[in-house]
Amino acid sequence: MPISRDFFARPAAEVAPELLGCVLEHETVAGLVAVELTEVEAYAGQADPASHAYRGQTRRNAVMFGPPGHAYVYFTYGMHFCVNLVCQGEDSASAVLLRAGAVVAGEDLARARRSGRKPGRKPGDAPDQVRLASRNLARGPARLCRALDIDRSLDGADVCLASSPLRVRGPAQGARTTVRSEDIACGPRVGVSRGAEVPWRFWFAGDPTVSAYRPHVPRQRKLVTP
DNA sequence: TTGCCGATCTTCT
DNA sequence: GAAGATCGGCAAA
Repeated sequence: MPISRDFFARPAAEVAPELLGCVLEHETVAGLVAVELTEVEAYAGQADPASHAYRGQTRRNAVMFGPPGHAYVYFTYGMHFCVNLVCQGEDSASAVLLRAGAVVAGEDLARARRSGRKPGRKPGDAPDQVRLASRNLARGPARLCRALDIDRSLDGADVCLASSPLRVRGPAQGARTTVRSEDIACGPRVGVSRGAEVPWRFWFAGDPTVSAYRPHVPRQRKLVTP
């Protein structure tokens, strides 16, 4: 059974730490891949300068302004997808970004997706020789989406329905029978330039699948020499 | 192991 | 026109 919608109908900063240990599943014709969430970040909608919803509703972020328990999938840096779960009530536009997880089902399929043709790689280039370590399969928000084959077609998907291809279940049986608060660490969010002071990134302390923290660094423009 | 760099496109100024 | 909730490859240390 997926998590109830009431679970998500709360402030994102409250939902986020409780999502750790929950399992995100995506079922496709190729099979099922599931990850146990190990790292998340909360975004407080229009009140949060780091949120995509800060400047109001656009076509891209429209799902954030809808009911809780739905997936907000966005495309960024010209090649990556990231997935959020909408929280609180309608129009609050708050959400939790899923940053990393440990693959608990469909590892072979996840590895095949992650080892496939990469962005920027030309057809005909040599295929990957290295076998990805299990802990790296969903280590990072864009990698998590690639391992689960999540793209904009899943934008708005209801993760509270058992019949949905994308859904969230409670903590995995046996994996972490109890999630203890002392296992959860928090700190500033990754890669945000504004709103970096609030400790709304949550992760399992010491977990190898957690992505490395990187402070925001503005990109340098390419110099064009005449 | 760390750090730079390019890829590539949507959104906002 | 510029920046961005990123990643993987490669060079240097």
